[in-house]
Amino acid sequence: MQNSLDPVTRFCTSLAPQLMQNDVNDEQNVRVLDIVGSGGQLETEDPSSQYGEASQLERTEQMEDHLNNCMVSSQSEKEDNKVETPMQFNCKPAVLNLQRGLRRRCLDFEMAGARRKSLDNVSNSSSNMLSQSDEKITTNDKQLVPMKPGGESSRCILPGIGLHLNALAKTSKDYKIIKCESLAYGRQLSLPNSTADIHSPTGGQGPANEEFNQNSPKKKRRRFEHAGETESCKRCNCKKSKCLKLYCECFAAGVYCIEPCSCQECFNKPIHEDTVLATRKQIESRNPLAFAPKVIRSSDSVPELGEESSKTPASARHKRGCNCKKSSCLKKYCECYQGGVGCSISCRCEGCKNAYGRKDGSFIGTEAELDEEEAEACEKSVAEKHQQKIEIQKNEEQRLDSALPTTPLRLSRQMVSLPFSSKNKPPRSSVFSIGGSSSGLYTSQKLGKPNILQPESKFERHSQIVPEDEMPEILQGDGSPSTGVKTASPNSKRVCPPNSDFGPSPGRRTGRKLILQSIPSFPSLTPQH
DNA sequence: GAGTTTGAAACT
DNA sequence: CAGTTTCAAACTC
Repeated sequence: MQNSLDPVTRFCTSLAPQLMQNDVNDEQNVRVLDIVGSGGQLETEDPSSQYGEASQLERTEQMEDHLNNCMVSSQSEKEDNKVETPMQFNCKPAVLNLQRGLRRRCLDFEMAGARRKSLDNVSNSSSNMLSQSDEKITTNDKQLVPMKPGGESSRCILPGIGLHLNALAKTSKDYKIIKCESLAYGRQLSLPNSTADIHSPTGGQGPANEEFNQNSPKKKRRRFEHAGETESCKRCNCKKSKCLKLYCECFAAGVYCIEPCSCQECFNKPIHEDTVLATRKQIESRNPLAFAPKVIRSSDSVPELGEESSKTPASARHKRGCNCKKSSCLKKYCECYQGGVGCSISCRCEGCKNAYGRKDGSFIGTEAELDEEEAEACEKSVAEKHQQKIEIQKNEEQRLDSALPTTPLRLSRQMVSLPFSSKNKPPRSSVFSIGGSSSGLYTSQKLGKPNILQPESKFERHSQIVPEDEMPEILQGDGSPSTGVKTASPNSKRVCPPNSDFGPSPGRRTGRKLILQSIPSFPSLTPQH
């Protein structure tokens, strides 16, 4: 695997510096913006990043310059759209699917939200600048490669409730990373995981363009699917929702629809930012967690935090639980199954045979019992199927873990542990402040100015400083320990869901720690004063 | 590729 | 809050 990625990595590493050094041409500026705006992360496939911290700082400054230049000179949103390269579209990041959703979301919505906030809050001068750049970024964002959660459709987990990820973006590294992801796109693993997918905004084609440009939505869609050899490239195919409802995978994932989408009358585009934001808000007002990843990892690890955390088993679960009646939770109709997690007590499914973990964790005199053998067989086949994926992902994760020390995204992922079930509505205040939604962005922006370049140690430090008790209630533990442990339940033959990227381990404690850590990861590009 | 099934989301 | 409708993905043929 790694070998196959090497070329990509090489390309990325060689390209990033170039782009950063050439600001002269608009197109390049745009590119840089795109990348930056895409919520790029600090993570790199190659842990031994190309630049030292010092050089990173320099580069970051350069990036900021780029942003400033763009704000002043780049006016062509339309052109921006054209910037996208085939590579960007066709390639899927082999590795970072999980985080893409977050990234995009931050850029598209959170940033936008931030911008708004800043507008509202005129008093904050620094925010103004940010807002401007944000806007640009948002616009450019559309060009990013569309990525779908690998998992979901193979979605890979999307961990986070879209928080602050935006903050990460503006570093040279980001650029590199994004590029890498794009290149690797096709390799994306199809892991059932997160919901948040990662799609990247499309280039700014207006809805009209989108429809007309696509020779055949279906064809296009298939093409992308094929490209990834998985469903990872899949995009939405909405016809009536205008991509402004949660029916739309893109919208639900917090990303704009992009060219590969086969949607009709799509409003989920940067050009309709206001509409999107308004709709989003409305939906969030109804359900604060609407845009939170559906699959939540109750425990994850942040590599940098400690070894133990990295060994944590990934116990994930669906935030709200499924309600399957006929699929026995053995098909992708089941969100739990689709997300690669076992069903939990919060599920209301009937005849659960979820291969990742059954609702009751054991066959207790229910239909399941009768079909035990059948279920077993199913599990076996399913498990085998996923086993490969899991292994692949594991490898990837391991690689990342070592390579990517705490990336904000990763951190944010950890935050995903949402404790409450759908029936128990989380305190809104908590939810909003924490993340998950566009509002999260505001928060992050405000918090922010954490410097992305800050050494990991800083994150650690910060996390340590924050007492667990301060953690918002909703984030504290998963409210239901049982659910959190669910995947590890006696019956669940698979203790580690496919998504679990980290080894087995007791999770609760680590999960909480992770959450704390994520707080610091809202670094923003704004200069610290 | 068209049609069916399924369950989440939205609506009443 | 329960029941119904709408919707788009997943699935089947």
